[in-house]
Amino acid sequence: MPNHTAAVQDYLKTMQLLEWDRGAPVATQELAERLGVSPASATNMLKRLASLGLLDHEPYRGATLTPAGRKVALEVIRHHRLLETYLAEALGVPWDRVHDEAEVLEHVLSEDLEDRIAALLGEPEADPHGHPIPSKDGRLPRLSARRLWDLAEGEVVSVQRVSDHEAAALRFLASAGIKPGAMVAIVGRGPLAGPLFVRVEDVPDEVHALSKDLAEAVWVA
Amino acid sequence: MPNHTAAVQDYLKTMQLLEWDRGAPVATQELAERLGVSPASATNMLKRLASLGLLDHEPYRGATLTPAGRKVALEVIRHHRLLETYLAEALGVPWDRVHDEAEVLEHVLSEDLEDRIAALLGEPEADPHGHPIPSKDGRLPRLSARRLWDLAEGEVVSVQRVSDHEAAALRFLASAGIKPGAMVAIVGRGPLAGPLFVRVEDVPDEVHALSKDLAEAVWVA
DNA sequence: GCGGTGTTTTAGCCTGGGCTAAATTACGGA
DNA sequence: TCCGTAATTTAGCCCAGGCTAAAACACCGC
Repeated sequence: MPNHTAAVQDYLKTMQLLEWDRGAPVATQELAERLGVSPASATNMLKRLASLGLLDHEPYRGATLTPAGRKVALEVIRHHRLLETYLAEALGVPWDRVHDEAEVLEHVLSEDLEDRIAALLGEPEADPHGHPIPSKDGRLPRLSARRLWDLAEGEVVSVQRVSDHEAAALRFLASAGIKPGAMVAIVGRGPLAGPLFVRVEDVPDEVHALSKDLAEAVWVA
Repeated sequence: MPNHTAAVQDYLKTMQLLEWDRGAPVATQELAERLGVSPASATNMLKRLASLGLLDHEPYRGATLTPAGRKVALEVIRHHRLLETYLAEALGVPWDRVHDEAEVLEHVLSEDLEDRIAALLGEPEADPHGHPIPSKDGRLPRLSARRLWDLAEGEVVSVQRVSDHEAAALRFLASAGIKPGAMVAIVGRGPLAGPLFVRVEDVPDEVHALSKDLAEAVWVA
């Protein structure tokens, strides 16, 4: 049952992340894009994973994780987020670099090391970007469903989490003080997909303009 | 130049270890055995590595690392031994298990993490089994060439290092107190390949009988 | 110098996981 | 209802790295 290759783990993990933010079923192209792989390769793997009972693949209409597949995905995500937290806390790896390191380590972390790391960190419930860490039995806290981008002018909210697969974006957000726990106020927005203007409470004299991409990568409570 | 696969790294690392304790050139079979791979597979890989300039392969007579190959091998060995040390010190992983964990982590340790770990440990010169850790520029301390097995009755020596790829052996040695730094006296030996009888200084009232295999896995200064 | 034995290499095959190019299907608009 | 476009799948290919069975070689003893 275990013993999945790194590629299999990556596909399942990405399936779960996409189901969370685009909803199921997941389109082949979306998946391929996220994984940096051609759509044909993704189809190929989807067929393999379906035949292993890890997901259901309705040809031409997308795929959905089965409970077995979701279990594997959550284990990988747990590894990833524990590692991010550990690297930041224990080794001082900066915010914008923990993701890439964790990306490779997640596939080789043994059960024993996982437990040691989790214990050492005090069984943390969120990684440095605010993403919840699944528990060993695969449960995880309810997530807020609002993006910073979707707020109206005048709202004041607390940052819950920020997307982590764009190091450059993370660096900018960090420099602006936009990180989990920070309070942010919407002070205005440009036309259509124009920038969103926000003020961070700790630095009240600066206003930051966020592109749509950036404002969609920040989730609030 | 970098970007070698895990398999390539394993072959080069094993080549270096064999050159150290059997001498060069390394026989195909020896290599295959250590890697748990068929001799045909080893030949195959030797040809690839030779064509990459990482080793010289004299068909039917064995292989020898080139400077380029040795460089890679030493980097992998540095990763391995740093990781063993880190796992033992920072995460409390027991002596007999650090090797297997390091075996997979060594291939995915980034330069940045390597540096952080080394700094955190104070640039250690030996891993928990007493094996020297190559420096970043690939130099490493002179090794003693005497095995416990080769000593005469009556000699008293200090343990320098113990071989680490047999968890069961490590557990026994640990329980007997035979670890780097310990002083050991040879109190007698059985006939031929019969057992070697030793006393550990810290525990003067116990005499341990070591098989040839075991006594060859312990190196002394 | 001639075999026999054990080691090494060759030949041919397999799996995982990529790729491109071509065929297929879904679906929105006229 | 039909058609064009975009998404998806199929077909066929490649590379890394394993394997087994068969051939080639080295070397030792006679």
